[in-house]
Amino acid sequence: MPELPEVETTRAGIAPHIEQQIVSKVIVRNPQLRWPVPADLDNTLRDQSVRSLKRRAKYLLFEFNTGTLMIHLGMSGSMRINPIDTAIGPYDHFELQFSNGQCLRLRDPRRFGSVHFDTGDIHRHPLLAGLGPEPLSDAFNGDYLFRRSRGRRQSIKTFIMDSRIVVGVGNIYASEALFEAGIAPGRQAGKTTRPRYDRLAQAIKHTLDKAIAKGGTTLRDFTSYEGQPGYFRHELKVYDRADEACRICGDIVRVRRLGQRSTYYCTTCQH
DNA sequence: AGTGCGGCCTGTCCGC
DNA sequence: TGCGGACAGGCCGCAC
Repeated sequence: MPELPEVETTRAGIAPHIEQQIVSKVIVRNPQLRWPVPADLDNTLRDQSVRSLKRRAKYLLFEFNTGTLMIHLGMSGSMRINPIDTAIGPYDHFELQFSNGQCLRLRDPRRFGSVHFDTGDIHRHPLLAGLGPEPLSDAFNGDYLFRRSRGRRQSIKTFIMDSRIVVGVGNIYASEALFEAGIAPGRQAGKTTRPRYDRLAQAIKHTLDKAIAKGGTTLRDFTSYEGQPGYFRHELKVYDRADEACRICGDIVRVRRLGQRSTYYCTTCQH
């Protein structure tokens, strides 16, 4: 489910509800997520206040005085703020309860998400240490993509979806950004020119910015912290539009598999 | 070293 | 109506 815009929408939505709030209880209903949820989180976090909620890549980082709680939403995860007595759903695996009577719940049907706690420098965590730059940062630009792509034979779409190259570009926004940049997704990354990478870097930033402004993309079940869907779905130019008319040229939107992922594109608008 | 693939899970949809 | 298979917004870990 969530790509960077959905995670950022989640972060911005829940941050005001939990920052400076004091944890009164931690409940792990099902510890079997992608990795086992740490067993002693209630002891670790009880009576601690959330200093801030940040994001790195698609990880949410809850900063406490004693360490960082790190949560990934996987494919189907979402978070909600509710009163503590709100009915529990079958996929509500994890929650933080706060002394103000509210709680933060992680719902994740497929359980590809994960919950971690680390007392050290979180950016040195094994899952974060090797990640590429944030796509919305100045470190990410056409020059960077051009340099990193030299010698690579893979398609440009799988290249920009590699989190060691750049984080946060998932299957929806990879297709959308390549469309906006006018670049065919199957083009070889290592043979793509510098001007094309300039366009692509800008298109990635622009696409992600627009999606964040719309609250992300809801295809099936993504909802914000208050249960609202994201409205960027209506802005999608190619993703999930196979056999429909290209919004620019009217040609038919195609779909193919690249790196085991459905890839949508227009052969007239993209080369 | 770069690349491709299997697998982790559950739900949904489609064709037979 | 039931059932098998494909597919779904992610991504680690392992082969080659």
